[in-house]
Amino acid sequence: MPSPLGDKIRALRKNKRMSLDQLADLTDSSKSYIWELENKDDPKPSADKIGKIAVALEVTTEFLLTESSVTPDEAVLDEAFFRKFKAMSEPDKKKIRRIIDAWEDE
Amino acid sequence: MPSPLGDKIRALRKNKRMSLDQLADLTDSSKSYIWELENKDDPKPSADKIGKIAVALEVTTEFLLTESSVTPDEAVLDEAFFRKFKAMSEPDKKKIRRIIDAWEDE
DNA sequence: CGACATCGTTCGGCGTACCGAACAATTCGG
DNA sequence: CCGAATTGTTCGGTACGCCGAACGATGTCG
Repeated sequence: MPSPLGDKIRALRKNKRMSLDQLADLTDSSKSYIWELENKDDPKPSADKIGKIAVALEVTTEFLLTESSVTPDEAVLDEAFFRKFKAMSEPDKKKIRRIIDAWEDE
Repeated sequence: MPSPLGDKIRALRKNKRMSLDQLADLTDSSKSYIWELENKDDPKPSADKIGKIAVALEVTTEFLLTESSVTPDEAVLDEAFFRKFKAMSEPDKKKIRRIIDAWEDE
């Protein structure tokens, strides 16, 4: 019944040995709501709350929200690719972006 | 009366020559709601909506929520591109990597 | 064991995020 | 210029994010 988001919040919170109350205080929330985020079926918090929770738990909002279903090996390759890409000139990057966009119409 | 978030969404949307309807479709929203985000006083969208809007407009959620300029800088575009790349299938990624590698022998 | 503190859980209700459908404005081919 | 798309705006209603306060569990110290 809990969601991936809920699992991450609970894991990070317990890892920091925080109570629901403490995390609630840090995030301008109620502890009942933090509990809901951790245990309810498919929580859809506001961007505002997620931002504050990410700060309190010292992670990025991306990490909290994305499924992270990529295998580690693949993630390493992705990072390597990203480094190369960032090193390119802006006009070249623009061309690459166009290629990727065209890709999506199989 | 509009908010910084609203200004960014409108600027990015028009830059891509999208209508409210088109952006709404891409983000599982209604056009009336997109209009509210762009024009209302202090919109507080869900993390879900902001995430989808960021993908559709090819920027990061960080940029939408925190940054002050309405035009994303190169780093933001890079991150958005990287997110798209990561979502692709591994065979497709392999092809893209080849393209990038070939690029480097000007 | 009992009393007190601290943590987690439940629940009723208020406010608002978000919607659909109708209306107003703008664009554009004939 | 006229209609018909296409875009943007307004508005009433509904679902649910988020809350406070009460309740149950668990632990700790005498």
